[in-house]
Amino acid sequence: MKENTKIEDKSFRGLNLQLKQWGSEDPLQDVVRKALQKPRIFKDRRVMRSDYIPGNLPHRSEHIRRLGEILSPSLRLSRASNVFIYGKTGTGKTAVVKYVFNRFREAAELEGLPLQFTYINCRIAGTEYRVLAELCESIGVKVPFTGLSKAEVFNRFRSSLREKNTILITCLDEIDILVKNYGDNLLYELTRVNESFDTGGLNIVGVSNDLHFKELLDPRVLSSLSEEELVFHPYTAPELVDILMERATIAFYPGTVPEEVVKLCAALAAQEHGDARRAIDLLRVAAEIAERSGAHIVEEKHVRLAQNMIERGRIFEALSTLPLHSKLVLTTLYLLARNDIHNLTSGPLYETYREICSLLGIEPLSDRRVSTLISELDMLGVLKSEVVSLGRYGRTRRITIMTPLDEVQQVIESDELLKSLLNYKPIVKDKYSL
DNA sequence: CCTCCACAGGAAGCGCAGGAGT
DNA sequence: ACTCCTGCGCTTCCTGTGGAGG
Repeated sequence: MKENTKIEDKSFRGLNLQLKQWGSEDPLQDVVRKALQKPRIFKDRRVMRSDYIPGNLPHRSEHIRRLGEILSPSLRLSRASNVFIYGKTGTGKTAVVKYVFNRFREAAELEGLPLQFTYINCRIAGTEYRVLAELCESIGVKVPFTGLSKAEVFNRFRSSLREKNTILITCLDEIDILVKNYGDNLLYELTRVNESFDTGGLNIVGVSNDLHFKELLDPRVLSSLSEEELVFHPYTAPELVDILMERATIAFYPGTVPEEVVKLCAALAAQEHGDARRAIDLLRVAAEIAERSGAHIVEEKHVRLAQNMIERGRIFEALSTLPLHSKLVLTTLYLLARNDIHNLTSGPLYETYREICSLLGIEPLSDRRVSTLISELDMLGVLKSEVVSLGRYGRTRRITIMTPLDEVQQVIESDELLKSLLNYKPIVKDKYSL
């Protein structure tokens, strides 16, 4: 026994033997070798990530200054105005707010001021309750995940804010989503928190992607929430070039990313309403593709590939994370479309959906529920549904799949359960032709 | 002009999960 | 142990409706 292990040990230690053992058939050899190689393009990958906050925000210094001015009374411990910030995605709203918060936080710590800053994304928080819970946690109040009434959480928040006698400056990002789903009650209550305070209190920086969001607000909420307003316009292509250049010089080795590649990324992103995040993603993915293929320089073709990949990746990601029954509806739609059944109305869709469910041994949802799922898929842009009247033949929705079929197929193939449906041919009773 | 189809989509409410307070 | 809370996914019930065909 002992001798045996010794021999094995030896053979493992022997470098030549080991190499022979794996030989050229080692499937990971190439991957390992490449991964161990010094990166030729990326110097600092973090800089190209979406959560990175640069030390310098090109073309936003005016916004930074304005926001700083508006919030500056807080540094003298008097309450600043609430601010409302509008602008489309990727226009630098979040970056500016976080940047200003960071600088103010440093200043407050240095001076020992009772100032606190918190950033809450309402879309990620999801519900009024969780927004409140995060507010509580930001001032060190532990709140259970569920179980308390909203009023109770709110009271805890208010009383401990008073107790601690601090000023809490909070950024509510994507605030429009909260209001669309739950109304403006929470905002109303939050704007009134200060009424019972002598010192300290709550300061709100509301951020919205939706420019028409204001119309949803009660005038009282609107007036106290948007004492000040900031509008972020989309970046132009030259501005995007500056932003990309700034990051590229930190993120990449010199000479690996030519200027025309940066310009291409900027131009492509500028076409889609000047979204800086997309421009940065595009450049990052292009560089990753270039590096993986062993190139020393990022080229235009890498950008084109990256654009394609990002687009496909987004669709795949969106579709493959759908809940089961939404996927079933999508699969139904796919199977019908593949068998040349277009101009589909809800009736036959419900019917085929139920058939598919019984094939898989799944209890189908009610038509009413499926109707809501269809609306959700419509909002996601996966399909288009349009209410039409067919006179004598009733009122229904005409449903068209908008996602390319091969991409839907990929999603179905990647799903263990749905995969088995790919060979199924649905039969639709042609009660009357459309 | 009236009827009536085949649904759309609003409202209400149910059961469950996951918790708090008493 | 019991009551109460909210969010979530869902069903049931219901009212509303544009326009082809009678």
